[in-house]
Amino acid sequence: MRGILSVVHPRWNDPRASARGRAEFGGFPEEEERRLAVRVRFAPSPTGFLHVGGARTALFNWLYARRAGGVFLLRVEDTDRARSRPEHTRAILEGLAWLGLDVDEGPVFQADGVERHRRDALHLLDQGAAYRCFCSAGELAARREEAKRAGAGYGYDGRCGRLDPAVSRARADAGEPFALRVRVPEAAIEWEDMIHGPMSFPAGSIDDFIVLRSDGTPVYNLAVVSDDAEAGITHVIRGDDHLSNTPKQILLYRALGRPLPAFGHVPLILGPDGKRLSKRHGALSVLAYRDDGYLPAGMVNFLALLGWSPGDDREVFDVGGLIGAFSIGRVLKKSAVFDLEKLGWLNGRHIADAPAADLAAAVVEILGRWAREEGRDPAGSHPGLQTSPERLARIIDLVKGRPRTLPALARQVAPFFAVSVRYDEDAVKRFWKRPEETAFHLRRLAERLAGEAVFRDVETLESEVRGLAAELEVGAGRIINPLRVALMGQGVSPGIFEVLEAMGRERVLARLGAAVRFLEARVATA
RNA sequence: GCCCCCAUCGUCCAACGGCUAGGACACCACUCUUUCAAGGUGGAGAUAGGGGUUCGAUUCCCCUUGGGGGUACCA
Repeated sequence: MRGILSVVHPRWNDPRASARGRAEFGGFPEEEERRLAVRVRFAPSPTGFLHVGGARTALFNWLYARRAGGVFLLRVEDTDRARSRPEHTRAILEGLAWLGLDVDEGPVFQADGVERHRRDALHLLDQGAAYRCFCSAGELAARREEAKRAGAGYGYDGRCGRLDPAVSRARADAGEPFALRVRVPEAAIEWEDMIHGPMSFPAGSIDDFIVLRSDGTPVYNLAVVSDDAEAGITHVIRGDDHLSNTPKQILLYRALGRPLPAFGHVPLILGPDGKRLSKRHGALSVLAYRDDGYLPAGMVNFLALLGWSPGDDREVFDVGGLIGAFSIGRVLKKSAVFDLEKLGWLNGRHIADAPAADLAAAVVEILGRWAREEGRDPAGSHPGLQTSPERLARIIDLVKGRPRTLPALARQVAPFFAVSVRYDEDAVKRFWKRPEETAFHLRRLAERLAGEAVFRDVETLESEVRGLAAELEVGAGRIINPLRVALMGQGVSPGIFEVLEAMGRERVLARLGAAVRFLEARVATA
């Protein structure tokens, strides 16, 4: 598993970025020095896929690193042996890779550091910052239960901390099991959060907490601090849910004599019901969005705008633009609701902005998949799709302004290559209401268009269609809308004259013929 | 129970303590008499409540309410 993602990507190197970064880095005095060697990390546990909340945390870290020309490190927190799975690690790496969040160092695995964690815990004991606690888990649970019944909250009372050191040692030497607990000083703990500003936990609000279990395994808070210190992390940017871990970790940094990083706690992402995002809310994994046909650029743009804004009205950003505009100081304190509609809109903008060449492969893949799902030959059902890339590019450029997802794009491209189209039910109902009349119109149009040797000039095609409408004394829409259904099989398309031109004479005439036959069959059975 | 965090349109974001609280998504209407899932124009829509401080609070302070996180020999 080690080295799954050892690829080192070229560092982002915009000189402008670091020059502007100086002024916009959040405004804390020590910021100036720190930015010289920014090292941030994303530290997911491999207990599930990369969900959108984690992805955004990763993105903010990554943007911060790229903006500062720093290092983005990935650490997999796999110390929960029961729930950690290698395939989850894989999925997380895949998710990051899809989003384009290239990792500079790692992945490193937290489990590899247990010896160091243990050493650090013992060091704490030596320094007197921690003490042996002989209370068993069962006793603790019983006391907690009792306190709860009495209507009070329970915090560890520190009784083992008051043991005579000699007694403590003697009991340990006698083989009595113990955990290691940190002696929390009677003082408020404060720090300047990059996002929340001044933070303060009053003295007495934190109990003596365990750093090393009686089985010798380290507890999370210690492992994190040990790992972050070891890796030289300068800025810890993580979810809001870690806010109340921070004072404990600050204590550990101090006790261990390691330099304190800056902390920034980004708010959580909520579901549409205002509750913390969960499986009930549908797709959680970023890879599910990939599979639904969202672009990484769209997803990244959307995620970045969840809890952050550049401070002006800009909304559509490419990745480089985000790097240039990002500042941790502008990240909001309040949690944001995931809005699928806006993701769709943004993704549509990115599809419209994408070069056709970048979209082509996805279109080919999707149309091929659809063909296979229907038991057809992928190559045979869309001739030319793969063999004429210039034509495909031209078609994509023609249609890419409307769709919001890749499948929607493929659906617009399909009629230009398909041997035949299937008629969308709603479109038929709406635009082919009068089969007899429509069949007649389309037949007349086919005759007229057959007179054009080649479909080259959009204006000529337009005047043919409008000419027919005038001749038949009907509004142009009476011809155009049914024509759209005949050609596209759907009620949506680019401007119809562009469609005629792009589709070409032969295919247009064939499709008109098919539509006429379809409509006449309807008339006959009606 | 205790500790911490948070609070501007339905949603995402703006607003040195100072113009009629602005933009985007979604919604509605109109428009492009060529569709809409595209574009354009317009509309409706918010400072949670109550106290202060101030000439003046979205902005600063306090309380209430609501939401979230923590309070583990989970991460």
